[in-house]
Amino acid sequence: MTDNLLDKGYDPKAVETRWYQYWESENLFAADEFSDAAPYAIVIPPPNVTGVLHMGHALNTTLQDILCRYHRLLGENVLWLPGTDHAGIATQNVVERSLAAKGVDRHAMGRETFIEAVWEWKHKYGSTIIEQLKHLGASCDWSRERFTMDEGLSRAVRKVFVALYEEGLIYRGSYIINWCPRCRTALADIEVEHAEHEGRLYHIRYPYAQGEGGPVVATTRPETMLGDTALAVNPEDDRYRQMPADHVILPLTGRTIPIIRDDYVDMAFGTGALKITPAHDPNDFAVGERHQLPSVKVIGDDGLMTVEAGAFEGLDRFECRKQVVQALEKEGLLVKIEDHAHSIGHCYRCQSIVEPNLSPQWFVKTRPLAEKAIAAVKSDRTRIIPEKWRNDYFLWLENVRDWCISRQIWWGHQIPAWTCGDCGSLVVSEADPDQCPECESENLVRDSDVLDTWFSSALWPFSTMGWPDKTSLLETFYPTSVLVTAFDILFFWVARMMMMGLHFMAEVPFRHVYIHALVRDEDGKKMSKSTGNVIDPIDVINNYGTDALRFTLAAFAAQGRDIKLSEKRIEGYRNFVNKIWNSARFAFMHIEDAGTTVIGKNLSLPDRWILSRLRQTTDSVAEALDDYRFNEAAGTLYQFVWHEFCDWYLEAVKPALFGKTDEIFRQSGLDTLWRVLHDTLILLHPFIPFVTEEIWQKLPGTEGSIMKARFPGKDPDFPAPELEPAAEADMELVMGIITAVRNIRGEMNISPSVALSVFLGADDNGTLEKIMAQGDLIRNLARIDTMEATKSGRRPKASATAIVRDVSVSVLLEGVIDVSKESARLDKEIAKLEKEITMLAKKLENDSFVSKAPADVVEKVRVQHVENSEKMEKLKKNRQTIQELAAETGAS
RNA sequence: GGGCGGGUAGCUCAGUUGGGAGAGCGGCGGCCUUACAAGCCGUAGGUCACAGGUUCGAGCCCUGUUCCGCCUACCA
Repeated sequence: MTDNLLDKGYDPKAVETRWYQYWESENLFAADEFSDAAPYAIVIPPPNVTGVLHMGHALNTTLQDILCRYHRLLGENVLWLPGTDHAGIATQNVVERSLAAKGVDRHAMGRETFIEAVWEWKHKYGSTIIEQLKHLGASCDWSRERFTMDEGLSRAVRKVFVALYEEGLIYRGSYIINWCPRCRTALADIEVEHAEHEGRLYHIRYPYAQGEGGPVVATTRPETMLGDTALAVNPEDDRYRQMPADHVILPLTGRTIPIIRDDYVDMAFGTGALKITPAHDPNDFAVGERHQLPSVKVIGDDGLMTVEAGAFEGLDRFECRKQVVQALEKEGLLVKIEDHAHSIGHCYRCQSIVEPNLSPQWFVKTRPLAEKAIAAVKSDRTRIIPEKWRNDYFLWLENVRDWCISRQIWWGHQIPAWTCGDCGSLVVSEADPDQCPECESENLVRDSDVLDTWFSSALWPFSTMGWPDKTSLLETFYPTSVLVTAFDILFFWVARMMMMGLHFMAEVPFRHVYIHALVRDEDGKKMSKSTGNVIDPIDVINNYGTDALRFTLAAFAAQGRDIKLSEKRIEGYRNFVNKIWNSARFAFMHIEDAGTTVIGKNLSLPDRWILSRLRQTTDSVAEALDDYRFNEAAGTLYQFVWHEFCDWYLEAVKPALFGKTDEIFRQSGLDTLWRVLHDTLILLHPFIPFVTEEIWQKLPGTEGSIMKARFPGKDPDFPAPELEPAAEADMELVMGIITAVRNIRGEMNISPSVALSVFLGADDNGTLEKIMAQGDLIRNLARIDTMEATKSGRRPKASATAIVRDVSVSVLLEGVIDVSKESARLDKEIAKLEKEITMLAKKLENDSFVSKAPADVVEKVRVQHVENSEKMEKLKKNRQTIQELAAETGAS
């Protein structure tokens, strides 16, 4: 026994922090910007600095880490660039709330002091999520960590803003935008979340300015009528061709507004008459522009009615609705109220109902940028995986509208624009200007707005690498290899990075975009704190270990499908990690030195088999990872480690290791065991870095971290073993025989402690030799006392028999014969086989199958039919024997 | 309104050019066999949502129906 025995169970806690610190102290995560090795780069989707790790982060991080660790094993120069996002609105909300708890209001403290407070908060709590990523084992190059409000990134933001402004791609203007009255800021279109709402449709009569009656309009938002500046009908609408007046009186205000004709109005909806409120509806705004209508803003930025609302001034917008309806009813102008389901926009940060509002804002003219972004994906310079997301990407970019980038908050990149207090000219400049370039006045007032957070994240792939400076980091690692993210920020972030990257770097930001699933709960619901269905990854790590969590996420990460996470599955993969641990524990009871090469050695059949399987597994894992099929790679490894290596190989090699066979096989067993363990640890390492490092460090013949190892086949000292189909076939026969005996034992209720007598029969001499060569193995794993293999297939009548390929396996049922049981067992087997034979025969009798199907398919069916028929014959003979026996014993 | 994805074993899900339906968990039966009871051995269970079509052959391709989920849209 060696002194490197492992404990009986794997304890993740004791291991994880130790190795993470070791990797960091050994600088193993560091990228080399001057290396000649093939570069591999990923920029992390920067989590919000206010963020707390959730399952989405855990999945996203795990997948990136798998890729990075895999590519390091391939010998590539890997950069995984981490960082956080300043998350303007979210962060401001968080800090505001914490200040409010102390009774402080940000307006009272002023902008500068508030921003200082946010920075203070950032320094105190901003690294929470970074620390959590480290718990996950993320092998980011932390020396290059960035923050979107860093000096360097801010410089990039400013340069980009000025450049786009000068190119005419950024402009300022008064338009209808989405306004969050709670956050008191404008929002971009995609920052509004729509939700179905049970609302009402109010029918209101607008009396003609002269004459009787008046058209009836239908609206879901009666409070906005106070800001109406016209009533519109479709010019084709016969109902409104003849009217007694061309103006109506706007109820509750007494204002006279014109009746206009515009074919935007849908004759089929409601009454065909539409109220026009240019200041509070994007469509009405467009109509207003066409007809030169004035805009009357009746809802203020605070969500309260303005002075323009007359008697309703100061009311909350929802209270105002009630009172307007009451007032209309009183005046007899409310015709009817209908139920009406429609969708309402909510702020994606605070869920308040968004108010379409007229307001001066900054916009990016998106179309020209979008065209380049579309072309890059169409031409495959960037590949989106899985491909189905390409369409969403195209559809969004093709219909994209200008991007409102100004936010009326304090935390963020302040817009580098100044207005001259004297001549009124607008100055946009990278450097803070001292005086107005037009009139030389020093009376310059800076725009108080900041930029949309996504404006700075759009630059992330190159701003983090030092742009606008020409850095060696950019030189080496841009474009990055892949972006790993979830689809929910495909538009927010991915599309915008594409636009900015192409525009400013003249090259795509990433070769691949891998879009992974969203993590949901067991019922398929999105995990959220408000519904209380979150599984906290940190809890999982504490209960099951990081490796178990990571392997679970990888195993679930099938392309194009959401992940419904259940704790049961995590438990299962925790067991898998433990299984690996124990297989190593067993190995270390025998291995004392580094294994020597297994190539060209005299090896046992199980040795050759497991090495061939190892080779197959290695190839499959590499192929799956190259294609981002993480679940397949994980599944392949699980199957190989547990069911091939542990269940079969370790059991098969035990006699050799315990010295019960030729010494040569003890040696080959040790070499094979070492080699398989060695390579398997490397294959597993990207998925479960901690346990593999822990075992690796104790494996004789290894030096330093497993992170420095080479993927199997990439290390000249260890050429990959070859595939050996013949060895695999032979081993499969042996395993089949063993399983057949175990099956009989189980079906016949024979205790595992009872050793059996088994008679094997085969017609083919070669088969017979193969079986006899593996006699010890079969005896050992099937718990057989005496075993006889003959060509004649001699066997006692009182036996239970199974057929494995062309071998009959008979277990002597001495004293414990249950004839009826064996008869029933055979009946079941025969019935099953009968079905298969019938199906195969049907195919072969079908002329069009034989003539039209490919020859190899037909041949395969033919062979199967022959084999099954032979098997059937043997089974039937066995049944006859057992029935005769039943007759005899019944007679005696 | 438009678009997309899904409906496969009791549960959660795989199934990559169409060629005899799989895994994990759970169930059942048996085992403390000298790495592991977080384990070992064996076993049951499915008209692949429904209806058509293409094909020698369909879980996979086409059409329709239905249920669920998501994205998207300015019909008041």
